[in-house]
Amino acid sequence: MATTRRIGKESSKTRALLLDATEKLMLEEGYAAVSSRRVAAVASVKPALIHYYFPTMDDLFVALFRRGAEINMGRLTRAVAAERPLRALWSISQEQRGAVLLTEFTALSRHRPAVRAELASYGRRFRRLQLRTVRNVLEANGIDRSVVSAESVALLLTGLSTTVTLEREIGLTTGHKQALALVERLLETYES
Amino acid sequence: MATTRRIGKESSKTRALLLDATEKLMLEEGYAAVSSRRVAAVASVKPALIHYYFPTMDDLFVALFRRGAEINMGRLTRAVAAERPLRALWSISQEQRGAVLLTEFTALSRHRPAVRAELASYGRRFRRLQLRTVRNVLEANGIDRSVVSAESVALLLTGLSTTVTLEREIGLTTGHKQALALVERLLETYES
DNA sequence: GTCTATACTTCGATAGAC
DNA sequence: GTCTATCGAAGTATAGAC
Repeated sequence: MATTRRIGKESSKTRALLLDATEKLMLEEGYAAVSSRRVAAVASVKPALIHYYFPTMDDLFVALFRRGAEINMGRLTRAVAAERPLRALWSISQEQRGAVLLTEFTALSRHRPAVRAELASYGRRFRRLQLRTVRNVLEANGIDRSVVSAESVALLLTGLSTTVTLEREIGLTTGHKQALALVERLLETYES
Repeated sequence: MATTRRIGKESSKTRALLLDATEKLMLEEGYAAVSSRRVAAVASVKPALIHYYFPTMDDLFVALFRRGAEINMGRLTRAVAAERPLRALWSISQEQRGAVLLTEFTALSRHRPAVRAELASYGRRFRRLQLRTVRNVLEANGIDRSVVSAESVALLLTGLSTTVTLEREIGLTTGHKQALALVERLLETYES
């Protein structure tokens, strides 16, 4: 029989606090700054407590990603149910915070298979929602998919928003104004 | 007077070998796998030698990035001088290896200012070259920049290629075929 | 130019007291 | 649920022999 180590409940308030601390570290210093000791320091608890809630660091990262993914999918689902779904999606994807976190997790996933699996799963869910939204807009405007497919539009939008946010993060903004204006114009035209 | 520690020459064969080892580690396991001990192990030397050539880990990362940036700018410059410049640029930006490395350095740059500076500098140089190339194609086809700006095209292309390569890396390929086909079609039309 | 040896720090993780 | 105490591994970096 395997050793039955105690693990903190998912509903715990402290657990949420530890996830907050981890997120803060990732945002401000990157995933490499996340260690049980540093998370403990930020959350004002002792390092051992991290391992009580998250036996391994993998567990911590996966839990943080899941929490964010659920929150985001919720926001997205509500957003596409509102007035201008595509614009809402675009607006959310423009948020610096989310884009930065996503890059951190992408990099992290390269040496943490558990994270990679979560990332792929979330990616698929997001893409499905995004495709449905784009398709609706194209159909409403009578745009034939042989001219431009919903898939192309979806990937172009995702690509542009991540590129713009990441470049902005390092102080590189050449051409951003023009590209963002283009999307703005298209949104105005096809989803006014 | 500051301590004068010895540093290996830039022309050294061993130095190049250490950079190769570092690159290999970054590609296969991500930047977090890069430590003086692991680089030494991959290169079959002792850890202390890493610090002989690269006093700090920052020096190592910056040197690796610079070497890659120079090689890439050289390739790009030659590419746009050839027959179908835009297609050549697109083809290079599709390379998995380069895209993955670039993401690693982007993530790294979040807690290594020295890397961030290099990244921004390379980004500016790349964008300039890319913009010049796109402008030429648009002009050759008599496309007015008020319809679609070179800046927008450049950012859309960059965004799409990085998104497609990164998603592919985690096994997510929904819509890729369609989006890549679109670019293919446009390239065929405007730069045959 | 490359090594041995070593100092010091930080890491993940566990046992067990409270 | 949170802590103290502690292990062993791995990190960066340096001094100095060869």
